[in-house]
Amino acid sequence: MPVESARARTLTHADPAEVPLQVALDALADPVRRSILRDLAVHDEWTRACGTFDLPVKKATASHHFAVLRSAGLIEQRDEGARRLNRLRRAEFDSAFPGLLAATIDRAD
Amino acid sequence: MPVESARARTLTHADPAEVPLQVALDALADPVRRSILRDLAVHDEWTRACGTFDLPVKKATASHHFAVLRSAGLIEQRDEGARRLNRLRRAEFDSAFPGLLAATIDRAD
DNA sequence: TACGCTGTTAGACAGCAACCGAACACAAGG
DNA sequence: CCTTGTGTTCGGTTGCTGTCTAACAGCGTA
Repeated sequence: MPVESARARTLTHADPAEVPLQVALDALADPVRRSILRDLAVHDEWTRACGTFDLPVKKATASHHFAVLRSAGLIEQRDEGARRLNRLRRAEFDSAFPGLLAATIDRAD
Repeated sequence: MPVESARARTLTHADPAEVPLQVALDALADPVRRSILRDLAVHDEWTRACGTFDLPVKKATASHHFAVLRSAGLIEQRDEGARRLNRLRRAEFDSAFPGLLAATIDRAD
């Protein structure tokens, strides 16, 4: 059976259906986070590791943003070796907040 | 011709089409402001003065929130005597940010 | 075991936005 | 003119969040 790595064990994901609207909006109201989401939206799932995003902040700050997106139910993360791959939870999030994601990222800032 | 009152002359409205997404999201990300918008959404236009909203903040703060909504292109205001009446700019805002308003206020927090 | 790479955590700091009381501005009506 | 009602502006406080550096933790590999 697949053995869960030590890092993966501390990775907690929020269920989009349980996320308060306030949390979702706060997550979407930051330009760096929207940039991450747009990036994920145009690439295949599980192809982008955290470090591969071109962001205007240091990696500690980026790590913080990924954590916010995770606890808002917007992304899912999975470890592959030392890298942490990302996936946009489009269907799940859409089902909890119909139209919100599209209205937010299908558009320039 | 209709003479504009002294107060009305200082009332500036933002064109929703010119509003940056960041400004729109910041405006929608506050619970007090969403409460105002939901209230406007279920009442006839120009029927609600600022003071008629049941808000958990003092009037100075409420005044601030109305100003934010105005500069985000979400509401229009018009003076009627000493009172300032409000209208939700649903069509204009929807045209600039399709689906965003509905996704935000057609739902409990 | 040692190294390099990726990402997280801890601690500190700065800026901003929500909030309030007080003072002010304007309108309506006695 | 004075009073009352409505809303705005000003100054100040406070709490939160985005940011950074530094240190740390896992993972893969030589």
